[in-house]
Amino acid sequence: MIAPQEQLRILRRGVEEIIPVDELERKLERSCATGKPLVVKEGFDATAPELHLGHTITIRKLRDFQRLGHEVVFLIGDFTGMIGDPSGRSEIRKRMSREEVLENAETYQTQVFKILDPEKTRVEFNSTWCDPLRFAEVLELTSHYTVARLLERDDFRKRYEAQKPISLLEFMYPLVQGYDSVALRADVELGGTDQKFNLLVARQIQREYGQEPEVVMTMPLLPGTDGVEKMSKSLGNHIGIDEPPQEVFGKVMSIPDSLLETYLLLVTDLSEAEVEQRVRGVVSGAVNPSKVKRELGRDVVRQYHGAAAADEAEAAFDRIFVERRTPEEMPELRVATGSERLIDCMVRGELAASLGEARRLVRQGAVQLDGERVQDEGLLLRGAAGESRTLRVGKRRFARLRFAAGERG
RNA sequence: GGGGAGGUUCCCGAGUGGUCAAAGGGAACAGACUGUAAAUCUGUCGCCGUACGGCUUCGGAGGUUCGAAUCCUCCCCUCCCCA
Repeated sequence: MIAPQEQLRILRRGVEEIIPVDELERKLERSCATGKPLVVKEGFDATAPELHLGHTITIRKLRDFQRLGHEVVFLIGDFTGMIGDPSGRSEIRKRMSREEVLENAETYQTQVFKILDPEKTRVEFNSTWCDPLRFAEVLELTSHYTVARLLERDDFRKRYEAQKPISLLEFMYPLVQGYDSVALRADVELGGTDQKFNLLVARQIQREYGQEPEVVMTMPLLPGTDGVEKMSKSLGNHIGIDEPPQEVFGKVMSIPDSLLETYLLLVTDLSEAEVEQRVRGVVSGAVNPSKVKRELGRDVVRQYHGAAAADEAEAAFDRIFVERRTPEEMPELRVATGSERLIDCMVRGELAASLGEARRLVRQGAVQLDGERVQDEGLLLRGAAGESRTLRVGKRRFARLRFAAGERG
């Protein structure tokens, strides 16, 4: 096993906070001495089965632990998912059936195992120990924490002050999470900085149950493609690791230049020195930011889709955005040889959400047919059977129109 | 149990009888520019219609009115204060 100090050096990279560091050191030393790996846990909601780059940050850190020989527990919060959470007006956490939860868990794992080693990962479901709890035991759990302390949590406090609803169930979440740590006898728990409070509750709960508290490690939140909000699917600023390579590459290219350093540090394996070197190049003006961003894009695609896909994605990007040519592959849309309005066709091919939008796009000069800008909103498409034309809407949407006798769709 | 505030278009948030499809911001989309789907600037941003226009929308259901997001009734939901 690697020396504790060396382990610590690796584990610190990209981490926001380790609470407390000296406890982690002690745990690492003990683990080295006894040969007993640390139990490192992170919990995941079984609700959103699509993993994005934001999720990968902590998972990558789990992988670091795993590579150092520690025991990683990938905990799926199926229990909480099955209860659901009616709070707020959003229905983000809707009640899920056992089947849905299991299905989500399955999708989760295939994605997670692109980062973690499936052989070495222990997958757990918190329903295993939450289901059998008796009401008296639940009440006992609640007796170990106070409302005032729960209200200290930033997000609870803000909502409370803004007179927004907080359900009791939500109040219970930190306790359940803490109980998970008790059940697993966790040594370390990972989470985003937004989880800090919950993680600290877990320490308290473990103490109450007579266990040594876990060490809390928080990772920075990854800003989404908008550069402002944290990455999340519901905000639509996410980069999913299962998205098509070209999409991933393009989305990476669309992050603000100012985010380069954060991304390099959090989603690639470059050493801190290598990251710094690139950032210095950009800041001094010696290196074009787009060059570094390309490198980042390729790196990300390679991690989840392989090197070949990365090359292809970059080539496709150049073709469309730099050379402004059409992609090699595009969806085909059949058009009747008689005549069909272009705007109808755009809606049918999902290149525009409504006829109104299609019109608008034409008016804005966003629509091209075979490279020629379309001026006429009411344009009728005509062509002989077998003929095809290239339709471009905006920079990114393409379709090949193929004329077919008496057919459409 | 009593008193008060509130639920608005994807999000935040203005709007208290017609000039409201509804201010402003964000997101999104488009155009210009560019080194990128960065930044910046400009424009668009309910649905249908080439257009005059029509239709649907402001928690839900009814009602008043020539006319309601705005007034009334009931209901659902949230928050605050008091008990």
